Amino acid sequence: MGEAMSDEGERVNSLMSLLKRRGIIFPAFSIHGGVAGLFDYGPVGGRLLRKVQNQWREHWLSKGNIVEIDSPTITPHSVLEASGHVGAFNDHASECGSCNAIFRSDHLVEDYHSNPDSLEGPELDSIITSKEVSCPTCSGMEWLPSRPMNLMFSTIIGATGGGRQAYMRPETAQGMFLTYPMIQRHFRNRLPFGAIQVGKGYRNEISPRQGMIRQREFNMAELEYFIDPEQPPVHNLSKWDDTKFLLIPDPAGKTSESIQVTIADALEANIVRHPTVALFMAETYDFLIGIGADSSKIRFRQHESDEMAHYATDCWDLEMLGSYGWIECVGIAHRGCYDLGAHEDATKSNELRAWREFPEPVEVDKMVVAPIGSVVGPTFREHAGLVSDALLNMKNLPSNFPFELDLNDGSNVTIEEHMVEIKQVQETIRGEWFLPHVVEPAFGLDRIIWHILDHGYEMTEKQGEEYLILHLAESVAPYEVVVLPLFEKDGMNELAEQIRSKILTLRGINAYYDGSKSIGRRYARADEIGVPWAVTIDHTTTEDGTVTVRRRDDQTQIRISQEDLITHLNENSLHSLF
RNA sequence: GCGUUCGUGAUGUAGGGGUAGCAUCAGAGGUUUCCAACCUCUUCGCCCGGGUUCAAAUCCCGGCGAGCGCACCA
Repeated sequence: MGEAMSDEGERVNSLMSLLKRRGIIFPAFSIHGGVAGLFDYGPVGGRLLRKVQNQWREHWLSKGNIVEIDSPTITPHSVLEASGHVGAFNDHASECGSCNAIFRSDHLVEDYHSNPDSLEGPELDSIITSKEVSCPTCSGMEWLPSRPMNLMFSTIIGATGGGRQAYMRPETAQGMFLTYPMIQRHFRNRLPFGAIQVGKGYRNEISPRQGMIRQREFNMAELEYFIDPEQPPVHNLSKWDDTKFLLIPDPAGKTSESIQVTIADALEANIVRHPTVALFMAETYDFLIGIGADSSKIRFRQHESDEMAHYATDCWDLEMLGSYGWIECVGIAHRGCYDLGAHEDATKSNELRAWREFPEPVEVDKMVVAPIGSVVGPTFREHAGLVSDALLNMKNLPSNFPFELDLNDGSNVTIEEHMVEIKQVQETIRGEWFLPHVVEPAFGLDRIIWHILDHGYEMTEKQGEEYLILHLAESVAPYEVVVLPLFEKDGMNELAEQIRSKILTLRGINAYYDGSKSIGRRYARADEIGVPWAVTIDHTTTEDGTVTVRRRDDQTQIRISQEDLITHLNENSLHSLF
């Protein structure tokens, strides 16, 4: 047997067994032996996930210039090649034949090649052999041939063979980039705007660990917010003037200690380098507090320069503290124009740009060398088009005739005076096309859910017995209320059923009835799955219609009329009565 | 992927070649005037596959899964 388990380890075990026992979250496919890294949300957890997703949606949609889309999870090879995922997720691994340690092959050869990431397996192997790279662990040189480790789930589109290579998406973001033309049209071309997507992402992890922290299929929620880089949005951050955020700035920068600052000050000091990144950090914080995260267990860590993805110019992880330590739960990245540019390059599409109107149209008078079609055409025949283009693009007017003109295809022709007309044209340039920049907050919802469960999990005692309470925020609690007859007799059970039915007609309110066993046990069952309110029907209810309302977090009770109960439940204002 | 410890009802555990036991939970009934009370009854289990054996939950091998360490985690 191992040594005594740490407190955190026991806490994880205890919480996990509660989650399993009460149908919140549990390993998937367990009667078939289970699959590592895949989880079910059960009858209670399903609504928890849905409420977190909906809170997230509402949080961003309420900004007014953000829309929701939904894209396929099956994604063709070319999309992920353009986005850089095929390269990034196709690393090779080399195993040491004597000690079995595994390393990324490109890391082993990085001293011998300028761009090892681009190499194929055989090239990597030949460098490892010829340069006599030794194993960092045991110094041996008995390398097994490198193997590709593709972290994307591979699939084929089409059932009959010869289909198209595809992958399960490793992130939802590509959906927003690829539908950018429709999103832009929807917003009638006016930046800034954003699009969100909530859905599954997939990563074929080598070795999933730490429960739900590293899964193979996981719930993501991402926002892509498109902005004009030359007109950086100005955001009002005063809403957070009283909130100090815990930041750990890039150690390569000026400050490397963790600091407590307001978001406005962090932006002012250029610790956070972009106003929209700053805004989204604060908005993300608000979202997490709104679903019940503990504010003292949230911090932001800036990526070090060499850790930052190659396209990002500023990147912050939001980390949450739980039984596994500080875990990255949200990434907020300024991605520049990398993604739209990458798809533009790959497809030659011209639809991924935005139009920037100049404040004043620019009037340009210029002299041009205009080809005379009736001469140029017959003279140059199939080359006439190239000749015309080259003439119109001449930077300087010809000083004399005839002259040699270089064409785009590398050849050149002789232009004589009678072929062209030199004239003045007036051009009005009203604006220009550009690639919008993107700021992306990307949320790992399962990790966030794990942490709000962890933050809300209280192991306490009642009369010497272990007592478990899940302090879930009302905004995410799977059941908002439970209705309990004190006893299932004297009409109390019928009354309780009636009240429950009435509550169920309220929009967004979920209630269940529980009449079995003692009242204390039923409160305990409700506390375990985080039901914030318990309504109890007793003998007084049968006389005057009032009910008692019990608050989970401190187990205090008040007595109110059924009408007040319905009103306050509907307005989410039961708190105000305590 | 390597090493290691382990896998017994829904949960937590005991046992260890021949009827698998306990506690909690859950269901039914009774009792009970607000915080896991009590009584009666009930459901549910040795991860999967192969081997050894008269007999395997137990021993052996393999798989799957979990924890820990190493590695991996753009």
